[in-house]
Amino acid sequence: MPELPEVETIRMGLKEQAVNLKVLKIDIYNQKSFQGNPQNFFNLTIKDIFRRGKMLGIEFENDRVLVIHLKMSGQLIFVPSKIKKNRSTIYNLKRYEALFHKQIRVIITFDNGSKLYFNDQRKFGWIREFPSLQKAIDDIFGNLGPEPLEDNFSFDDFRRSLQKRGKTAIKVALMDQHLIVGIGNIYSSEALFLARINPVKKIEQLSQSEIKKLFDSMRKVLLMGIAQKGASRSHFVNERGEKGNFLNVAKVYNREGKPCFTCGNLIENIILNGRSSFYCSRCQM
DNA sequence: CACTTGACCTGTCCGC
DNA sequence: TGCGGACAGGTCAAGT
Repeated sequence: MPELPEVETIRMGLKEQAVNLKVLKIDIYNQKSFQGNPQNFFNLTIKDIFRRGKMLGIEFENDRVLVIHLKMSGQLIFVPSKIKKNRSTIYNLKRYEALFHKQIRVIITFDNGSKLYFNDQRKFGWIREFPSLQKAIDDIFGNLGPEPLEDNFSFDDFRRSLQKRGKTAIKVALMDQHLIVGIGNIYSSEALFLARINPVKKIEQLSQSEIKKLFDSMRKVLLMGIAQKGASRSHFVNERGEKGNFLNVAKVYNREGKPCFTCGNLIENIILNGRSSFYCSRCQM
């Protein structure tokens, strides 16, 4: 499911609720979903929740780390020990477990009775243990591109990143996590629409001003995604089980055959790198 | 080097 | 109602 805005939405919500909780046990219902030794986390307290690209990290007091990748259908749902009744929140644990039992892969139970559920219909996602943050950086974070929303990420960084791949279609490059992290199929389409750039255009064909426009558009749609609490096409929910609203404001994604909001032309869908790519052929040249 | 395809999985939706 | 195929916020590896 999730791209940067979805993972960031979960990170913020989880950070509020899970920091300082102590692990009582970790139950694993699908072996491939948890890579590591669950015993190693007994009695450890959560120190921080962080994000790197589309991955989420849980940092414990002894510096041990759990890294989580939700891939296409992963969900992380936090159910507090004492739950206020709220229509949009999952408040009945038994009902919740009955409803989602087929998709629950891992449950982390904390010593105050609250639980963190890792659900994953397609089983592509994973939770992986690292003895330290440094080890996670060495093994999986190190060869990722820069964070597009960091203050120190400049237009020059962006331009240099892209120019390594002149022959590549811009949409494919935007989604390449080695060049820049966090952008997937939804936000790449939206950023290119805002920048009025055709998704198949090669990087070497882009003008300086187009790259600048794309730099701004990319950050704008990611921030919009966070403001809308993510995009929920099918699976995405935040840590409280609530859907995001980004697709209500999306301009092209999943709008094939519908009129472009700018020019009225019908939105088209082409397959690029095996992925649906939505765009307006009149606005995006 | 750049692009395509298949693999990993389960579930839903649509047309016949 | 059933059956088959297409498709789904991601990423790898292998083949062309």
